[in-house]
Amino acid sequence: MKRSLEQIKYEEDTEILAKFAKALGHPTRIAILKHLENQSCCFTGDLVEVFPLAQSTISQHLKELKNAGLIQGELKPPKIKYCINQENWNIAKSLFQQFFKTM
Amino acid sequence: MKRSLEQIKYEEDTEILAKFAKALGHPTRIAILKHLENQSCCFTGDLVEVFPLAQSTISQHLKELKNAGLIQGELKPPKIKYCINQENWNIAKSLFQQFFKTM
DNA sequence: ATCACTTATCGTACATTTGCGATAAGCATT
DNA sequence: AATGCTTATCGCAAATGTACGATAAGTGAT
Repeated sequence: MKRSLEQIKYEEDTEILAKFAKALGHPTRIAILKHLENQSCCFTGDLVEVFPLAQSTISQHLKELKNAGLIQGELKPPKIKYCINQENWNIAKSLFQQFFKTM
Repeated sequence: MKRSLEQIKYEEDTEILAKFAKALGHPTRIAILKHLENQSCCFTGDLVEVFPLAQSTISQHLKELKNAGLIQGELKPPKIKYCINQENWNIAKSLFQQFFKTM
């Protein structure tokens, strides 16, 4: 990609909100989060059975959600239990609220 | 991209929410929307002066926001006035609210 | 140390996104 | 119909995203 030499620097909140939105920008990831909300937590394997996607694909989506901070994994050998990251979830929630309430 | 033969079909709300989120998934587009919120409306040219991006790039971001339904353009020759699409904005707002409130 | 189970990562292929400059398109006025 | 202004679209290049199968990595039990 041809880019401007200097990287655009937006306000902190703008960057963070965009990061969260980007993570939510795929239906599979929305569905995973909805599933996590219902079950409160679940294992990777559970998701692989719910969605018609390869295990590696699910794992990749989980990784992106984790990178965005929306979920977190807890070791429950031999499995990994994924849950919503409540702290960041609340941050995202309030950022979106703030963003939408102005209109 | 190697894809499953059959396209995954998610719930309507999931697809729509992901579409909105995807449109919001870039800091420039968040910034554009925030700007529109403040000014209530503005022209493409205004944005080109605000952001250090080429006119074609701005136009492309506006196109995506328009495709997602978040904004709409009104002809004010020789300019085009862009505003938030209030109807869809409210839909997006309630979808995000609904999505986040469950936790 | 090996095995069994689960999940992450690697390598690949193709699609999409992001950005630019250049050019086309749309509209009002002359 | 020609001009001037504004915005959209095209064509290109590079980066990123999405999906898969194959393989590695991690952990507890044998």
